[in-house]
Amino acid sequence: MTVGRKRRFDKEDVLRKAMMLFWRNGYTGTSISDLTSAMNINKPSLYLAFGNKEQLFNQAIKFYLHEHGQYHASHLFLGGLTTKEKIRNYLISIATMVTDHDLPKGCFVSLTTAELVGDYIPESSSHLIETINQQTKISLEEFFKNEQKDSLKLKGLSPEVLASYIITLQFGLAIAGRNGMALAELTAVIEVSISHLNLG
Amino acid sequence: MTVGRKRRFDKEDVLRKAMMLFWRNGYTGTSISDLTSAMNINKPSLYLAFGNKEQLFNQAIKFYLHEHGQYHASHLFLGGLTTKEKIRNYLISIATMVTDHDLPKGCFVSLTTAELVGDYIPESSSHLIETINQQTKISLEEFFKNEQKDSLKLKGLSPEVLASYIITLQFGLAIAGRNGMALAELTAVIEVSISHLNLG
DNA sequence: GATGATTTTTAACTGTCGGTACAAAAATGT
DNA sequence: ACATTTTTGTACCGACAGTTAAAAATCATC
Repeated sequence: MTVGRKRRFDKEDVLRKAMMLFWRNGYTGTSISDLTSAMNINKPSLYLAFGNKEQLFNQAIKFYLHEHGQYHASHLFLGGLTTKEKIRNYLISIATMVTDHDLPKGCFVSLTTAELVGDYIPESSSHLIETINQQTKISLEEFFKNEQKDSLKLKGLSPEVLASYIITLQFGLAIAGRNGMALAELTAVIEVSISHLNLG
Repeated sequence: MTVGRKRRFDKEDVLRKAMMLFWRNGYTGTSISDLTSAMNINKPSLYLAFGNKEQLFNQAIKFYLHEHGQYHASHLFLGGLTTKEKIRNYLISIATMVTDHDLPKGCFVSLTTAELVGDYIPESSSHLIETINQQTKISLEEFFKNEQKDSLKLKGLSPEVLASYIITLQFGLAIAGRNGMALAELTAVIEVSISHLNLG
């Protein structure tokens, strides 16, 4: 066993609260005091457990990724569905999240992408976000490559462009959700967006 | 004429510089000191000329609107073009702006929309942005209503949903531009997005 | 050239920012 | 019981946030 006094808070628990706050208010919009009072710990505990604001932010993003982010992609790899159905499920999954009343509105990664280029986002966080967005695009490209192999019905549209299209839609859904667009409206939008992915 | 000492800076000039900074770094990401040094004026001059940070921000948004924002809509009202061509020109116009190397990346209104809901954006600014987004949607709705009257080719897709679709795309283009997507890529995305607006 | 209106400058104010020093408290190993 | 290790609470640091008071500077007008 490790020696020394024991931490009296659950690390994952307070990290989730930090994620919620960053998600809601962004990097600069969230202060250390905001964080410590939401996490219900003192500053030295925060710094000891998570390093500093920059590192805590990065950990919050990673935590978001496998608690809310990566899940959506699973809809792309369920068998027995058409390409259109898979993409629909993928986008609906995202639209459902960005309008969830129990979560900050929007998609954390997309919102942080909107903060990019600005002068105040730490280098490491910028890099992390860019890597995530790149990875998402690569996954979508792979998806469309496989689908084309199977159905041969999307010719004329390259996997690269289709991937860019879907990721642009994702970004749009995130901001639309933040702007208060309802799930029903987003669902209708998704239906329009994928109607030309018809196989026939 | 007005009596008293004359202002030794051009109000529109320094407002443009303030707009650029807010555009690049957002509301919380921009400090009064950042502003005064970019505008090359002292703080009391700023407060005398523009009120306070909140009011300066609102004026920057309005300035953006008629210097970079409202222009795009003109593409919707040029005669002699198909619905698809008009929408293409509209979206290309936006994509060109959000990738312009001489401007902060992204669309100022969309980026501020991403900041909404957070706790730090002033009430008046939130209200202003929401009004702008509503107005954009209404304009698009009107556009599609007119187009349907003319061509009767978009039935099955209501003007409301089409408007939501286009504005979602706008948001997406803004964030994609901020993420560094090149104009050529965005152009290809636009082509995919509007391919089902075919009149045939 | 004095008067009054307006802007500029300098300097300060209060509050909060991200981050830390230090010692008391609580756990372990010997 | 005692030394060691780790976490906790308090109190503080210098820097900067947004905003303003006071006085000097500049203008049109009497």
